[in-house]
Amino acid sequence: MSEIHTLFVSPASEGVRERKRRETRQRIAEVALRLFLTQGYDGTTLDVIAEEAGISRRTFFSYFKSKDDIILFGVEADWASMLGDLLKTSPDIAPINAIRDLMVRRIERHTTEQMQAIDNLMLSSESLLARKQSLYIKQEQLLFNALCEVWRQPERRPALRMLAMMSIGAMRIALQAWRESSDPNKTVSSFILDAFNCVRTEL
Amino acid sequence: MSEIHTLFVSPASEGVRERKRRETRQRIAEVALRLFLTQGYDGTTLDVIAEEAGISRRTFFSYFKSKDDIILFGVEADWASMLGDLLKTSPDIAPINAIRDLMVRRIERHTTEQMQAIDNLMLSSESLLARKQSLYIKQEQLLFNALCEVWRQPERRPALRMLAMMSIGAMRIALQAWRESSDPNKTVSSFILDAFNCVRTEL
DNA sequence: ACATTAAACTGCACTCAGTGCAAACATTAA
DNA sequence: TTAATGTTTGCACTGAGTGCAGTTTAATGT
Repeated sequence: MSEIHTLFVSPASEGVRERKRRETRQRIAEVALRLFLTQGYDGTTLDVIAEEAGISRRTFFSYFKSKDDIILFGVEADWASMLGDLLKTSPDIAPINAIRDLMVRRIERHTTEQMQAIDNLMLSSESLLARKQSLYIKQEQLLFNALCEVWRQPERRPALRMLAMMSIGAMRIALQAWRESSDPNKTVSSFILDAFNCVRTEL
Repeated sequence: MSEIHTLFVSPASEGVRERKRRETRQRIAEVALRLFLTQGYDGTTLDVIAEEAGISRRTFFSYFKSKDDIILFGVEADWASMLGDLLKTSPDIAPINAIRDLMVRRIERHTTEQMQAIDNLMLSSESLLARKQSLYIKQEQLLFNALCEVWRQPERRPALRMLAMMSIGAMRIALQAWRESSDPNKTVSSFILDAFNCVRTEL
């Protein structure tokens, strides 16, 4: 369930301060996600989250800078780990294929129930949806930076910029197509492959 | 200045009710934009906007459903008019070229001062930025629908879906490149053409 | 073991966006 | 003029987010 949110790995050695902080953060995220899924996003107030997590409402804001952040933080960390993998890629591979394969592998790390739950959550609130889409732009920028690290020729930069945009877009479209698909046997991965194939078709 | 916001055209015949409503809406938009540009977006409260527009704070919400909406409404209407032009396009033209040319023409209808002012405004507030990026997704969807109206073969739909995404993305990247460009002689249009050319390069 | 320092937690009072409701008001059509 | 309908308003409320000042708690030096 909250595998995607289990991102607060403990370093080799840490003091009580660090440990407590990490634990509290984790607890807030878990509690909040549970409440969001049962009571809905807008139906869950920060007061309740704070209470359930055993902290004061004011303290919440020293862990997350806003309510949206509770959810976005997890997605962001997950994305960062994918970019870490990208940096290990050989520059001999065509960048579009490298990204496509990484995305498929990333998607397959999560169960569909997880993804649908988070996805429905995003759809349930206007402001959360807006933030999520704002995050796409941020991911696109980070992806572009990572691409430039691997394929370093300056003359490729404009193409890499567009590639970053198309990759995020393809992922977005694939997820949407999968969500709206009536066929439960089709995997998310297959939708991603379809989307990437479209890039090469005649426009 | 507010050319982009002058979207409340009066129909041939209208009663007092319609006219007043249109005028009030227009007045709110003008007043708000002026205040945003001088005091900043976050620095302008709805109380002040309402006061300056000569209405009560409560009434504001019967004209715009949120503070963001004041700005987004104008952009949305502008986009809708571009889609209207797209529907008149011949299906013999390659869709990617049709969109590219329409976008260039659309951009050239606005002065760069206008665009930069609105752009900076968007950048100045977190939530406004998020909504703007949310709007991109909406525009993409509307563009896709319009494309399907013109190029009706069902087998082209997946490609058109990707094309809609790439077009909005190209526009976004072009505007960003232009904003960050040090060369004041380069036009927005030239950045758009560059972006569209990248679609055909080897990825 | 004790005192010092710095980080983290808390309550309180505040601002601002946004909503529901019911009363007052204006426009339209009969 | 009257009845129906649409618009404006004030009021009281919720909920997110912030600034501040005081307290608690962990880390560090002696």
